[in-house]
Amino acid sequence: MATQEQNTLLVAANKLKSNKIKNTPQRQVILSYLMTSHAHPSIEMIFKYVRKNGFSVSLATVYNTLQLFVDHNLIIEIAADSGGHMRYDYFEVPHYHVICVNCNKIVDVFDDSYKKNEKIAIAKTGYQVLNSQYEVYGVCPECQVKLKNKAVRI
Amino acid sequence: MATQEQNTLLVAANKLKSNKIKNTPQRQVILSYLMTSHAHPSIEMIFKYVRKNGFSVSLATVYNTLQLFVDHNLIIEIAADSGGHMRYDYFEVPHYHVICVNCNKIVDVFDDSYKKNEKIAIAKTGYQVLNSQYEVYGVCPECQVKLKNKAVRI
DNA sequence: TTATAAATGATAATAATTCTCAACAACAAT
DNA sequence: ATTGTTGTTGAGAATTATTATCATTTATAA
Ligand SMILES: [Mn+2]
Ligand SMILES: [Mn+2]
Ligand SMILES: [Zn+2]
Ligand SMILES: [Zn+2]
Repeated sequence: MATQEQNTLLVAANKLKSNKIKNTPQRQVILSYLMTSHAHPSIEMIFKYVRKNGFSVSLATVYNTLQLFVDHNLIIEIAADSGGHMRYDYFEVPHYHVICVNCNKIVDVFDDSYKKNEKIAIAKTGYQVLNSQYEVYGVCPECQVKLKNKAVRI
Repeated sequence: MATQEQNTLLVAANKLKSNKIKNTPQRQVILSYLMTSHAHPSIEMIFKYVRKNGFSVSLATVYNTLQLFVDHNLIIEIAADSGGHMRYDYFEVPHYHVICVNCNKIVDVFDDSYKKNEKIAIAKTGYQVLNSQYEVYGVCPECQVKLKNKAVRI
């Protein structure tokens, strides 16, 4: 419904303001999409989403906006192995990603215990740590079935 | 010295054989480079290394070979954020990477405790897990000094 | 309001990656 | 060792992804 959409745009606008990022329609809608979607969308998906929702946008603006959000640590880039496309994800609550190497589906796991390794990294390297990411690669339950049912070579 | 180089090539050749990968000069030298280097090299670095060492090679072969090794879980791809280039690393002994967002230096941390999260991922998602990677982003000690000594805006 | 600095977007330019296919090489079977 | 089969290599073309350009528009603060 329309009020719901208005509300997510408002939430995004406030998030922009609190990060001292100039508010534009394109940034609002891209951020609200990333905040509410579970799709971990690619550049192309984001571009299409924005236009589908009645906003004007160019690919250049999508690239610029996502880089801006990454620089502000609002979102993360995920290298989803095969296909080679980057995927994007709002990253307020720490979590990690389980990625199907067959269909590229990305599933969230909300367990921040992997973050403990940051402390070890600091102790061992002297780096000033900004953030960290954990990715697990495997085969999703659906693809396990699909692959099992494939005929084998005789 | 020459015998040492011969030896690493031999080790690589045996690794290819045990993975049922057809042995070619290009594959041998690329794998031996990844096995011995700590540079986490990019495609371009690998391409130059192979030619510098007297082997003929094309970029297409470097791309093909690295993809083959990734598919066999011999090496991993690391998305080194800025610059956008993929980096490659022999991955027999589990470890993770601490990456400087300023100079792109990649440091190994040989601590496999991050691997424990694979079990949680399996339990929560039902994925059949093949491998996992952990990356920490931050500023290396050298860049911390460089950035501190920069004049600030008044 | 108005001024100013910044953002947008159409398009061009560049860079990265994949494709094509003829020549070549590995290796298993004889 | 020779041969045949199958898979690999590589030059260059084609494609795709990403960044740069810059005139126009817009957000925000004074
Ligand atoms: Mn996520
Ligand atoms: Mn490494
Ligand atoms: Zn799948
Ligand atoms: Zn550094």
